[in-house]
Amino acid sequence: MMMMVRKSKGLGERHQRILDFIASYQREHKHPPSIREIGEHCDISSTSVVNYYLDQLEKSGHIERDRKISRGMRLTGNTPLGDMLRVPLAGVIQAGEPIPIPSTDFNTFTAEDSIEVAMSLMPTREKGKDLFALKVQGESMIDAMINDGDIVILKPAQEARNGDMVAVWLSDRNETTLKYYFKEKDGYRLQPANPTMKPIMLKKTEALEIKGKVVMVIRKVDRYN
Amino acid sequence: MMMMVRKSKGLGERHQRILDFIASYQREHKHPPSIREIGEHCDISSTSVVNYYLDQLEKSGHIERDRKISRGMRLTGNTPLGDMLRVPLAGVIQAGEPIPIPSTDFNTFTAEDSIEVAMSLMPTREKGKDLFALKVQGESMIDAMINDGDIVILKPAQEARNGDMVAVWLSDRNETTLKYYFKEKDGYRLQPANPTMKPIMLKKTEALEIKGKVVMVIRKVDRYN
DNA sequence: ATGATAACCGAACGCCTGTTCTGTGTCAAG
DNA sequence: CTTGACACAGAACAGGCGTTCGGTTATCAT
Repeated sequence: MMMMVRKSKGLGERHQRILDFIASYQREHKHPPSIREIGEHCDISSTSVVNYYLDQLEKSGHIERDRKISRGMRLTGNTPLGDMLRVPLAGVIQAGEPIPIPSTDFNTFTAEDSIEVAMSLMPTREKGKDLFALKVQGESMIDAMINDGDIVILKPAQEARNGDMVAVWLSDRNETTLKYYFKEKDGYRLQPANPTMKPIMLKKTEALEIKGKVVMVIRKVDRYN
Repeated sequence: MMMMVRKSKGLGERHQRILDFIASYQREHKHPPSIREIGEHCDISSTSVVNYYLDQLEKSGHIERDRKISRGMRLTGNTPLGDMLRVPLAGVIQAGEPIPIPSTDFNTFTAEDSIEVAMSLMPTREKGKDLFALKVQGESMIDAMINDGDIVILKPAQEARNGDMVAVWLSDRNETTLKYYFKEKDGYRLQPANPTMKPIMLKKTEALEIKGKVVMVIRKVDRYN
């Protein structure tokens, strides 16, 4: 029998061990452990002692318990981490090529073909569906302050509102570009994100294909090579 | 009694209803429902019918079941979502001000003072600890292709290796800048991420305070205003 | 119409599971 | 030393829970 431990206050070693086990078990099984499982893994031979510790952990706010039901417990965090979204990575976006838009039944969600994004980073409007990501290839999107290797997350769209940042294909110019869109009297103004650069002015007769709205840009900074 | 449904193949309406209920319940309680709870909510009066459906959902790959244990089931996705990290948002970074570095016991993890990032977006080296985020203020970091409002995630550092992107405070110039760092024969070269812009060359005698390494940049694209 | 099969039912059962209770051991304070 | 509080144990129990079985009902193909 383990020597009894006396702690005046706070989280003891055994409390922490139990929390760690619950977290680990939950991650693996997607459901909580039973009290007997906790006991077995934390060297506690009696279910009433496990219960005793769980009561304390509940009181201190580390867990919540649904009483009298099997496995009725969950970890709390100071703030619970929110949801995450998997966004399909549909290809590359580069200046001189049309924008690859995934078909509506595009459904590749393997780890290599998608990226994970915290839902909390998304603008409120765009929490939902249909988002896709493109990897920037080339250094020709400097006007958008977007660099080679950046990931651009887009929402498919054929229309935009003034002030939306859009991904457009200008077939007359054989150019893909990412700019803020404004409809004007005689045509369209595409405003770069880079404030030192000039907008593109298009007449109404010029081809302009909006392919999507830009929702987010992510840059993983790697070592310069 | 509900009319019996005969479907030759695939997911039926009741299958979908059960999946939806499991997902919803799991989100709320952080543990799966029991078979009786599924029955109650999906208008199935017999536990054996719930079991029958769960068997089918398991066979089709939508759920996994741990047999003979209470609430032993979990939804599968094509790929399970990974872990998320909460990074404290320690203030703003702007060109003419020193870089605010959080103290080592900086521990503010409320939702307003932190951002959530998918672990899978992190470079392998930086999975761990000590990361902090700063919000860019001002339009003076164009050479880094970083815009007003962007979030920069940094790892505290006083030294860097060649090719690291660093956040430095140049006290002689009263300037904060983000650039690739290279140690050279007579001093240091700070190379902008923007390839069209020229590096800063510093002599060894000039003040250069490395405050952190840049790990990631996130831009939430909002409407132009 | 008939037979095969899938969908659905309830009852029963055994095991899993949480809870309660009583007791012992340890520690700290008076 | 006594006392009260805390930590720990095991037994017992009731109820939660999954599984099995035998049966009925509805659908579908021939």
